[in-house]
Amino acid sequence: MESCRPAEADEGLPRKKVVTVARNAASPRDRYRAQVRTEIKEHAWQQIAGAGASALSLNAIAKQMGMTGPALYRYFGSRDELITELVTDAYRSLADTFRAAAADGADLAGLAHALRGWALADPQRYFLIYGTPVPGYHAPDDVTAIAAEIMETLLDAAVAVPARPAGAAGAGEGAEKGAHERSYEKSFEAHLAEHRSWDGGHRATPADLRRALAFWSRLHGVVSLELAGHFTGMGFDAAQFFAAELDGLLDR
Amino acid sequence: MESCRPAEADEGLPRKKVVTVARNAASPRDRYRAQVRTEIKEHAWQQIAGAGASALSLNAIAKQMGMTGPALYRYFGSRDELITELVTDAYRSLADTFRAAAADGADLAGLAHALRGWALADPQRYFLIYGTPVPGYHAPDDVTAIAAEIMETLLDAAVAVPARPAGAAGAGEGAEKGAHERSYEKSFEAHLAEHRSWDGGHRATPADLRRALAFWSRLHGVVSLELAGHFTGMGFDAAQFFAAELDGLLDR
DNA sequence: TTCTTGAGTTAGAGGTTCTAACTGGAAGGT
DNA sequence: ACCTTCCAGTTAGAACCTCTAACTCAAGAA
Repeated sequence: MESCRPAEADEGLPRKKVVTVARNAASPRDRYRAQVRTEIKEHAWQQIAGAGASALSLNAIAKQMGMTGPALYRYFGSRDELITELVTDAYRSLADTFRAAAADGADLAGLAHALRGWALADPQRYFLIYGTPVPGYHAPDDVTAIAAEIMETLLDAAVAVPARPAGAAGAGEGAEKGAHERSYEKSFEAHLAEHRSWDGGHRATPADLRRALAFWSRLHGVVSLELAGHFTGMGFDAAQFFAAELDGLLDR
Repeated sequence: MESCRPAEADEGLPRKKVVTVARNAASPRDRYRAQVRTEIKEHAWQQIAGAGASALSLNAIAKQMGMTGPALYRYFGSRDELITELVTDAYRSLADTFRAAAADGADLAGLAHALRGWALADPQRYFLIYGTPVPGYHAPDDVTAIAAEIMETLLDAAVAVPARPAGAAGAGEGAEKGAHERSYEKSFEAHLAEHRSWDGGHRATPADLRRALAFWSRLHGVVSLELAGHFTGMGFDAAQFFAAELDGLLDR
């Protein structure tokens, strides 16, 4: 992702022969081609998991696959294009796990654990999305669409849970009323109410929007610090910190 | 930071002649050497700010300074060693701004704004510390010491503020009492009480520790997402989101 | 069967980090 | 004042990298 061109993302060279026999989706060559492409990506993921995305080498991948470097340029126009596709796949994977969790009836807590599990399964894949950005790089519309899809699942889960879990943990006495007021929340919600063009006309209330954003950023805070190893020197269990932050998020 | 050796961090080659005239700290050569070193680092920061740390090129720096590539190896043993030193400087810079803010009487909110200001001033510097980690890399004792120093100022500010700001925002009715209970906080604080070997015997209570950690991770969540541009598509003001998260952090 | 397509090859340009050997001037010791 | 040692910066080159151009040659299509 060094040179940062838009990266087209429409796989290597072959282009002209789009229509030959019209139908017939899988010619043997196409199948071979698709298989090699996925094999390249598998090796790429393996390399990324081992040494990070910046250390990804097309030459090394080619060598592992028993061919020479330039051969890969039949399948990906450049190193950046390959990485861009891996980024898109990472987004797709996260969106799918979110969707699957939601389909299984997961609430916000369920999504949270799905997120952490997904992140821990392959830290470098998480950082491919949420790690250090390349200054000039602008993600293709492809990934912004998937990012919106992820946000949508999050918003769905946010509206599903009652704004305050009915009486809450403390229960009983006093309860409701202004219950702590929280004017700053109201303030930011008012701001959100005026700047919610991005939510695709979702039925979420401004309070839901705020909670979804808080959910996202707080969990990202815990998870990214954990994955980056910033807690390793300290003796506590990151999972318990995560659980505490999550509970704090749901308790309101 | 590709190859990930410990990186020694004791500048280039010259080593034997440590004691010549015993005193006399600044020989003209030493001063020249120090000046060139800082000049190299200045160009490095400039490059990092422009294209990220992964795009940092010793050759390019040398060319900018009017010399050939290998000359820089008189000053830094390797590209990794230079980057490691930049990372250390970044930590040092953050620790200093924190210390300065605290010396100016800044409370937790003050530290929060100091952090965000520092991050916005040079996003890539922030990511040099909190961005994508290199898998095999282990930070030298140097930076872990500075990280501990940062945590210490944070803990100082955490103990300075009363556990609950006296009556809180809502004020008056009901107030205190179990005030929402928050058993999950207690739970994690109990865990922290048993795993606080890392805090250097700080006088902070487990509740202070928990709040310092929450402060750190939540603000990192907001700031890193903002710096990485994950909010750009959405129309809201990141500063207001930051303020809301900060207020939520202080209101308890 | 012939023709065309394209996967993979080698050659090479230009980039990188980094090592080795050399040069020349400045600093230090006598 | 001379001599010696040190060292900043040089060139040469090895070993990597991405990526282009031209060429094979086998497999699929006609």
